Amino acid sequence: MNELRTIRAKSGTNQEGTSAHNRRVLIEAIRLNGPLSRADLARATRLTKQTVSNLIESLEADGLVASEDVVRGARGQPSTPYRLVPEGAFALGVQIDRHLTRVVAVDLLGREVARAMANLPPGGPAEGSKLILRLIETVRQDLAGRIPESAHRLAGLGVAMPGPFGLEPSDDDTWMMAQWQDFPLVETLAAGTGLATSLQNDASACATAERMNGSADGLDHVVCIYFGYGIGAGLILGGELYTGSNRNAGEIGMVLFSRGGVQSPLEHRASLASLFQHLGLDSATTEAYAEVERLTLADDPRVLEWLAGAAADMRHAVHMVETIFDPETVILSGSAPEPLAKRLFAEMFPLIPSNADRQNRALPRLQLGMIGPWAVALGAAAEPIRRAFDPLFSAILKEAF
Amino acid sequence: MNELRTIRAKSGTNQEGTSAHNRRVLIEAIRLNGPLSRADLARATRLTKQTVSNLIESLEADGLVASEDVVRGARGQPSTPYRLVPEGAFALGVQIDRHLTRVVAVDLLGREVARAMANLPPGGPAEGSKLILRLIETVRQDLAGRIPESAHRLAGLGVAMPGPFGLEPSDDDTWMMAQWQDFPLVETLAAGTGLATSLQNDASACATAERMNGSADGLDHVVCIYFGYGIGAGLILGGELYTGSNRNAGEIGMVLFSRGGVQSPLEHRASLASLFQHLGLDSATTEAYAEVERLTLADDPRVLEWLAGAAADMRHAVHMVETIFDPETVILSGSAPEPLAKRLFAEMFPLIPSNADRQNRALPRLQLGMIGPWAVALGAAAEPIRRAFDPLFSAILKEAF
DNA sequence: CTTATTAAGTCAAATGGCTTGACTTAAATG
DNA sequence: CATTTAAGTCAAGCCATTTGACTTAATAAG
Repeated sequence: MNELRTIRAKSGTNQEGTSAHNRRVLIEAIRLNGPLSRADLARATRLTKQTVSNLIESLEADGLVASEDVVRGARGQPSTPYRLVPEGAFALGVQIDRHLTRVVAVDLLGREVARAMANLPPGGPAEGSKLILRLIETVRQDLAGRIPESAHRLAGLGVAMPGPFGLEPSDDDTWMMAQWQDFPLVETLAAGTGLATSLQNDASACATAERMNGSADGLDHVVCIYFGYGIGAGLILGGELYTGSNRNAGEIGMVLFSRGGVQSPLEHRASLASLFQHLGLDSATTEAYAEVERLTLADDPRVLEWLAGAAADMRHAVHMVETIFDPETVILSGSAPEPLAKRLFAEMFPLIPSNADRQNRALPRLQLGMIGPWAVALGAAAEPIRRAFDPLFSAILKEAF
Repeated sequence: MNELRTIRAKSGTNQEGTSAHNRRVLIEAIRLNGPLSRADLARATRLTKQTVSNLIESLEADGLVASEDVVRGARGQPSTPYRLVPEGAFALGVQIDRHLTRVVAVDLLGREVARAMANLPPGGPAEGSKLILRLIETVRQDLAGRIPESAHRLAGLGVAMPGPFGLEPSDDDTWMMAQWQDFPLVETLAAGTGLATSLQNDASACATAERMNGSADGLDHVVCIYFGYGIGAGLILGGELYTGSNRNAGEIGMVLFSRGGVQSPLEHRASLASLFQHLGLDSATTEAYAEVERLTLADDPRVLEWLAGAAADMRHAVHMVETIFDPETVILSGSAPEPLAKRLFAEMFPLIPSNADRQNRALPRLQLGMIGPWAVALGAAAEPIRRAFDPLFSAILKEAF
């Protein structure tokens, strides 16, 4: 029956799914807690000692974990802690920004192992993707030169670029990114590298970076506000990155805010782009970036003026995401010059009272995250690692055909 | 080692988890698609025919599914479709509102089987919870009278009330709900009924109802705007209800909106409470509710005035949640008088252009959902069903001690 | 110094849910 | 009436986890 009708259903699972999940749970537990013995792991995951032993043995054979020195000092047989082996897996990440691109390689711990960067050439994505493929090759060879076995351990390629995705270009798009939206980027890079390739927006990548190595380590409910050329939010909800039905979740830059009776998207008032415009700088050249840093450190009055306004809007943005997401904490991160980011962060206090004001908070309402130009590329690279080694619902399911 | 240190880790799983997941996947597939044969189920879930046969056999033995008439008409052996048995499971739901409480029993399909309602007595939650327990008993006996075996098939008790939860009461709280917040409601009702009891806010319950029997059937990314005495949003993200780190996610009523240079929470301008105030009605009595319905049908100018303003704010709210969540659709639901809700819905068009404007949309950007006074209670009752029978990540994990 | 206690980790058999491939059943097609 | 197609069963096998007894090795107690 129903030969042509598509039946909506989730996928089932089997013992492979069980085992895959348990392996991921062990890896995540070690990542979050540091070296753990098999007995520790068994208690923490509610698996039996024997199961943990079996899994650790296979993880060790795969080069993902290694034993450390035996720990004595308590009653009973001394325990053997296991740690993650950073060289157990690698992944590549690409950030595509308005005028430049960055490529990094990271290890299993999400730490940078190699990097490359270049300005995007004229000629749009057709030319740009060729350059990116060359950069990827450079990074790959750099990586292989230092760690020969890494070639067999590449988990994939993560790509991050500004969103939103899949929309008709608006006249508002001053960034010349529209042409990249139509280009079959994932397919081109996957074909050119032979790696499993995924795409996300820069704010999501930033959140992934924060979760891997930053302020969101081990947290399950985090909003990471990405402050860069534009502004967006990376969402970690229920322990997983949330990207919405079309990868456009978290685009808070396009939410309409009011200030002084004027309504406009947040991005027009709180973003590097808005600051460049306020200062009359040519947008998003590396010189403009350096100039902003200089002016900030010099307490330039135009910067201060902008800061006061942007901080006011950012306070509202924090209030909004706290109210809507009820996160454990909000992180201000991004790729702004660090002095500017710190200044903006400081100006945002006191925060607007919100639902997040509760006694017994474990974490501050707002924290400063990894700020710096490489945050997005690092997050992009961390994505394949996360997808391959974090416990995810999708990971237990049987694969699509 | 680490005797006292708590180790953060997710729980592992085993074959029981596998089986539990697969059973849930089958149940959900039949709920979403209608009766399906074993062969259909095997294809849709990627399980083997044999596994599906085994699971269907056990589901049939548990009284959750039943075979229908054999279907002929195609080549090959005729297939035997299986449907859900509504009497396979029941659950109870309680809505606690400002001045009244509703209790319903629903079946496996989330359909109402019994109901009761009463005004909350003076004396706060101590007295109120006694009344609620009596109402629950009434509904339970009503249910047992009609379907004797239902007593053994109660999946649990879901409770819904206005949020936010766990905050210090503000002077803004005109609803006398604060005392309910401090009261150990879940514990009291669980002890009084012997049922597994859970608590959520009314907007979440409304979203659950929409997913079970309304406009969100089978969708994985939905924002359900609950318009009632207050206003909130129920969030279905990635196929699961999202409630945040403290069950306060989706409280869009507390987001600050600007209109005419004045900034105030959305709830103060778009909610039944705001309309009652605008009309000078005593808040939230049943008479006020009927009066609003009458005035709406009479095109009372004060109602029209309120509608114009509320619709403007609601348009912004829709724009905001679309931008932030990137849902498949937004649903306007709630417990307002139906004529008012329909009027408000109509006034919200045209919507503000947003990221959600894309060609090839499968669904409208905004839909009207189940509107009516029983929506929240039905959603509250559907929650235990959902938790027991929907495929959830948490369902595969080993239980906590 | 000896024994008791505690705890980590292994061994080997058992359990149980899914898989496999051959088989049966039963209808439509030509 | 033989062929084709498809649903569904049967029985053996696979494999990850479980179980309980056992080994190892440390500290604590007397």
